[in-house]
Amino acid sequence: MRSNEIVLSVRDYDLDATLDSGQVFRWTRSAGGPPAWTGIVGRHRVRLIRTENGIHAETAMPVENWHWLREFLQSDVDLPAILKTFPDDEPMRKAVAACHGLRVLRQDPWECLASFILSSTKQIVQIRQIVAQLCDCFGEEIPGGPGHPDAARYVRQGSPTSHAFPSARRIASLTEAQLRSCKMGFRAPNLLATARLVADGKFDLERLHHLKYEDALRELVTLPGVGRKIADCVLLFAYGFDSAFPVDVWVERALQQLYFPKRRAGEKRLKQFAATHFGPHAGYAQQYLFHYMRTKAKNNHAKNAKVAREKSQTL
DNA sequence: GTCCAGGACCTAG
DNA sequence: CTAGGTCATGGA
Repeated sequence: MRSNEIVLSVRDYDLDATLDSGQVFRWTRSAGGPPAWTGIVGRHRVRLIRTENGIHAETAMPVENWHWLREFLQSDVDLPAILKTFPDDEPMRKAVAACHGLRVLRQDPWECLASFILSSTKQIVQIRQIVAQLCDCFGEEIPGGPGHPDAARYVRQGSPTSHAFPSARRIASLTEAQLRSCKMGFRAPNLLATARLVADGKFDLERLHHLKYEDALRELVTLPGVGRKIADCVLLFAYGFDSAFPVDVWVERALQQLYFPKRRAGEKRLKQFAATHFGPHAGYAQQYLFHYMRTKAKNNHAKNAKVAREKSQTL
């Protein structure tokens, strides 16, 4: 039965934490009104609202089968069972307590790969800007976007974009200058070269689904602009390899401060620790550490700003 | 103006 | 194996 809305029953699911934890870069929270998230999954434009017993989803165009959304949100995953596999230590307890309901999504491999090629040494806000420009300039218009009769409510909600993520074939057809116009800088040649390999069939993203983690990793890092960290992000966020443990500057800081507070642990030591300490769902643990560190830093900034304001008031 | 950002890659020690 | 420079761009 075709419908343009559905309620997915879920527990322990924090949409805010999940959609704003640096896994995905195209989701926006509506300003004012009930907290709603608008984004694009494949060629579906969808609005999500957390309700008491689940997630209410609404699309502009009627949908026959909602599997794509369950898959993306991983709404059938038993989160408590995963949390039980985390090491029972102080840092993980704090991270879990601070990020209740944080999930790991399951993204389209190409969109995830391309997005993270664009992510290197960029703040998340900037990654969002680059990806938005890339999609608005070169992505296909999605039915139900602004311009479509049913889209009025989405436009009113301030949804930002109406384009699908551009395919590898589309990006492969562009010039480096066109890509650089999206402000991606030195990442442009990497994205272009990788897009060409994928578009030409010289690199098969689908095949990775059938490989073991180590083999899929070895394949991914052969792509230009893809090193260990970005490969692990793609393996975790798009292929569901829960043992992938991406180490960026935030996670490295987390490991350093939380687990080796005394003396600086060598990079080799940290890698060894990360690979063995966090269990079969290490990728989830990593995402909790990452979001925990980021929200803690954000809170500190806000607190410091407040203290500064009060001080300047009293003087 | 300075520092830094979900790095990759190349070179030298 | 580790350290350092380079790449582009803009937020804080």
